[in-house]
Amino acid sequence: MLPMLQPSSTAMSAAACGRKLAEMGIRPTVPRVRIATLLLAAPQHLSAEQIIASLAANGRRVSKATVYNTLKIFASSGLIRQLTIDDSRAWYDSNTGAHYHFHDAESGALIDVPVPEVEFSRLPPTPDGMEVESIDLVIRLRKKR
Amino acid sequence: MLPMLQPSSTAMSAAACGRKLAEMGIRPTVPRVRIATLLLAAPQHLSAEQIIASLAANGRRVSKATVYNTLKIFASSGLIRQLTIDDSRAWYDSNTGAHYHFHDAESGALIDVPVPEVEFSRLPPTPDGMEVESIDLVIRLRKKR
DNA sequence: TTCCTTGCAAAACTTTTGCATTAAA
DNA sequence: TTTAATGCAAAAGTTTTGCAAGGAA
Repeated sequence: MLPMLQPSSTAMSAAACGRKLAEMGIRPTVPRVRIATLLLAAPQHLSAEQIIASLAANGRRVSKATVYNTLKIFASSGLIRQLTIDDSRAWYDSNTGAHYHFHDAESGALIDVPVPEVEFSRLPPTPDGMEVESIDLVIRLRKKR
Repeated sequence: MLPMLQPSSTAMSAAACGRKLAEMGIRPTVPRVRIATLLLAAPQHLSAEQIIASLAANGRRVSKATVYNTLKIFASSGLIRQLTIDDSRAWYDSNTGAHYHFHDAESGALIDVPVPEVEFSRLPPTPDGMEVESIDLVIRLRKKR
């Protein structure tokens, strides 16, 4: 039996993306597979408009409404993560593993910070009846003067 | 000489707000003093629309354009802080001291976390040529099941 | 067939802007 | 008097929605 080759990073073929969508209970339609294939090609941060433009540029046009709706579906199923970084637009992160972010407002750069590089030695008591869903840490950067 | 009475909390009279604006190099016009007086009445989180509504309800109507423009001026001068909590709208925090936040998306509740309740024992190396401007920490909560 | 999804256009929201008018210094 | 700020309405940018048409099961 031949060994199963694993894709090197998160990159996935369209077929593999389709399978993954099905696994997650999301019907793998053509537009959805296109969007998933683009997003899951690498760990990255993309906005809805970037996705629309990038697909169109590759002759894989998907309507604006479908892109927005699909991103919401993907995010609520956990396939991707929606980030709140600035108030201009939503960003979608294909890296769903726990991690934090550096953000440079001037250039717009958004850089991952791996979990092991941050350590909390103290966190506040969670309010009664609540539990922590996630911890969002954004380290805002500016050019050193 | 009579002792100078300090306001108990952050609460400030309209007159004191006007003086504070002037100190910060912001011309204390009527609309600006109204907005500042509302915001600085207590440490709180308010959206532009809440401010417009609250002022209007008290017979102190200020136009939408002026409220939005004024909030930007206040935030960039450091009188208040603009928060990025969710992608629905901007929140303005009259507490400019360092602190973090709990957020419950379901109820919309936004609760301050004082600095001493969070301790980082490790932070990532700042990228070359950059410096840390601020650290935004949002602990997202949900109802315990 | 039946249900779900797509695409289009229009609507909904938040925020910004142009410009004539008004207020502050 | 001179400059800056206000208010209105319109515009801009992002995201959502209604609905007819198309596709999957």
